[in-house]
Amino acid sequence: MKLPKVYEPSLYEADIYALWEKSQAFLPRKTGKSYSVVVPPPNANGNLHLGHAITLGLQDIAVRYHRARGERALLLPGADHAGFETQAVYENFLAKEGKSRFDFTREELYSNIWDFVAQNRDNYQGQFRRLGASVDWSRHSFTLDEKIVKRAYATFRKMWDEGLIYRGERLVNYCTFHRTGFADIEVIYKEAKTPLYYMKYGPFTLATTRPETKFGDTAVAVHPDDERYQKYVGQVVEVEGVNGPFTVQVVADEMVDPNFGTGVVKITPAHSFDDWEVAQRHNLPAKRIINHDGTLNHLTGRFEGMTVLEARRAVVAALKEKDLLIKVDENYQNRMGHCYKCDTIIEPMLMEQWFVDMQPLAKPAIAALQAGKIAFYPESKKTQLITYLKNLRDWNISRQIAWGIPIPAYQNVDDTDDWIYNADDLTQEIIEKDGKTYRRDPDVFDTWFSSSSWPYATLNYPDDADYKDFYPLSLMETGFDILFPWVSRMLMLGLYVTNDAPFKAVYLHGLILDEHGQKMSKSKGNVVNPMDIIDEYGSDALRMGIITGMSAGNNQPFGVPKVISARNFANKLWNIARYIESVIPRAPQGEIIPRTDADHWILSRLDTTVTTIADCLDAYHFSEAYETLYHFVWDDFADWYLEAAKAEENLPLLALLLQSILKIAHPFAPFVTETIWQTLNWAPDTLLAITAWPEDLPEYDKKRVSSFTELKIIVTEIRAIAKAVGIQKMEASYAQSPLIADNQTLIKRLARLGALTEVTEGQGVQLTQTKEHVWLTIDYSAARHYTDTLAGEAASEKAAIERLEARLNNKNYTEHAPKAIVAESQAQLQAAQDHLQAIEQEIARFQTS
RNA sequence: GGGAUUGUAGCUCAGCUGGCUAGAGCGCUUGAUUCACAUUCAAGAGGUCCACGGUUCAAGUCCGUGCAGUCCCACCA
Repeated sequence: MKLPKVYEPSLYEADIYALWEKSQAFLPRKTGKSYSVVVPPPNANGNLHLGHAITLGLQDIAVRYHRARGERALLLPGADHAGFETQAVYENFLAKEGKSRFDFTREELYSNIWDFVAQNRDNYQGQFRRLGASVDWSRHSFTLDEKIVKRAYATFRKMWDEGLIYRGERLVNYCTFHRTGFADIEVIYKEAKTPLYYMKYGPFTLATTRPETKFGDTAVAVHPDDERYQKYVGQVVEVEGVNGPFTVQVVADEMVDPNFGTGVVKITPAHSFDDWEVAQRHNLPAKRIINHDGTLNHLTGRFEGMTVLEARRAVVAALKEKDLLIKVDENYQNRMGHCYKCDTIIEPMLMEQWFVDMQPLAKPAIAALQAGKIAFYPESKKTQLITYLKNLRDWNISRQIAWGIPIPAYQNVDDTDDWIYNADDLTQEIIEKDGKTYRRDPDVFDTWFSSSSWPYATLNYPDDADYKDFYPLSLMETGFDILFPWVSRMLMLGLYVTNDAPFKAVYLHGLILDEHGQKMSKSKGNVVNPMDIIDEYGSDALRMGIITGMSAGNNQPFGVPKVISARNFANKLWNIARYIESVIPRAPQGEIIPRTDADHWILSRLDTTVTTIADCLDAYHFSEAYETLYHFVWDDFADWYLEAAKAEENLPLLALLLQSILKIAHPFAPFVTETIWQTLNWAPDTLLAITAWPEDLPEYDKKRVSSFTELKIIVTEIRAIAKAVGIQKMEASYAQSPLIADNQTLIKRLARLGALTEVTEGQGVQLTQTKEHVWLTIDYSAARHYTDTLAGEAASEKAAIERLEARLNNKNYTEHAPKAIVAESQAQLQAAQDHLQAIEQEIARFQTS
């Protein structure tokens, strides 16, 4: 036998993937309807986690299914340079060597990180393969590939020309550790207790959490309707400070909550988002007092050089000394922004950056969503996306890091307001144009700016055949956590650049939690590495285990028991093939026609299963599709059909059934099914991966399907009675039953009967679940347990009959409900009555004997 | 403050457009080792579908309210 007893995935998976690759199985067909998916690019420097496993798993199921349907299916792989993310990793690496990024020029740093990433590049590609992703490697893209960079520049240019890009001095979320600005969406807000200091401030007392910023104050604000302070509004007041007296203007602004603190707020426009807004409204100057490294500058006098926190302590001490500190509220809860990478408190910093005017981009996106142009799984995420887009503010796309795509803009050294677009030779730091000297913007794009064009940039927009063939994408599958940062931007830029929404459907999976529903994190030590799971249980088991009981948008705990169950299922497929191989050693021959009742029944079940799985996958109900497959293969085929077929074999049909099972199981368990296909080698030099979905299955006879259903009922009841009375190898008899007469061998085998004989009048216990006349030879004293069971069944049937009668006596029901439903109820009532009658007869027989 | 979402067996979850006598995996009980598989087979136990109200012939499924939880967004010093 070619197939060993237990399926050992690690012995086959690598070879099978290599075979697919060598055979170019994943190149799209030249013809057929297009089905295209682009993989959300993982960080080129990192390892894949379970989130990637689910994305690749779901996409691969969809793509393999559509490939089998004869479509021109493409799964395009790629990787992300992941600008700031990767640079942060590299900085940690440098720190271990006692170095910092500030020891290098931008060019050196870029080239070092390039090498650093290149070293790890095989990593994720190997992991794609281990996950069985049927990607077309010839179309692999990296976010720093020339075509992606050029696309980012072209988009920037278009926005520049159309006035959507502007350079502005604005408050920016700034991390003083990483020394770069962030988009709003990259900031993590956390609740924390921060002391609220009440201090004397000229004629006022005011409350602040940030006394150290008072050197940057240019005003003090009160609510316009606050009678306490009316007389000061519009005046300039003198304030005694720790560095001596200074003056500020008093302004009235709605922003102030008269009930908070003392109803007076000091205004520091350069270091607070609220204050900046106030300053804009009242035309107040902004005074920067914090350096990019997080220390205070020369405007703070003796506090210069201190970090913000050091300065806070020092200023508070100084205030105390000068008797300016009134009190401190230690219980104040405050929300503060943190760097999502290093947790440093985000410092609002006044900086010149490139911004994208978002509302002109958001509006078409909202319209497309509202018009229902994109299907969302789950649907509710669409509503959330619309809400997000409606409130979207301008996007800061400048990052002060080296690892990224340089912004193609140059500034006139003599006129800071004169910027020109130039993407021709960005290696030049200085260029001359029209007799003027320009210096390159040292910043790079936010990674999301370039990755937003991923769907069409990877397909070589605008002229390439790929773009024409595969855009828009059929499906975008990713985690719901990047709905806002990525999906929203792909949608907006896709519409802006190509005039077409970039995908037809968006499927969002939830977070993968640990077995106890806890978030996975390095600090908790509960992170599961998908590669470890593959090592232990196999790639197919990981894939099927992860989609078991999964639904779109909901978080899901990762459970090893589900993986084990899936591993067992893979083994089941293996052993089904092993058995069939033992009866069909070589390529099968002969006419495929159903002969037995079991043959007709299994063909009917296969027909339903193939259709159900297709419907589920068309609707992206992955979990339901898998469950349908699982129960068909295990319950129907292995437990019933194979056992029945042992009584009477139909080898050509058996072979067809195995082949059909391998085909429909392949998207869910690509490795084990292909391994079986190759090992059996019934169709030499073919790949299951590019073999067609089952079609044109043999016809079956519905009457004979019902016959087998009846046989199943009989067998099951005999087994149950045998169990209830604790007797094995019982003897049975039957009367006036062609069905049983024709299937004696089968029944004896499946019900494990010692004998089955035809009689005119039977003795012992009569079956109640079937209309066929069947008796089990048991003396009544041995069957006492069984009478209890019957009594219980009688009670539940009576209840069912009452319920059904009540329903059918209700005229509203019979008149309003669809006829088919009413007919069904009537049939159910009839069946219940028949069954009850049979049970009662049996009970009566026990009582009289 | 605004928005979304969850509450179904001991555990983790399915249940799409209302027809359910409510399912799965794991766990649990009982029995089976001869011929594909103990990563197995057979038979079972286990649920007022969070609560209350409404719509409907019919509600786990739709609507409202409440209770409990989760997430996202938002400028309170």
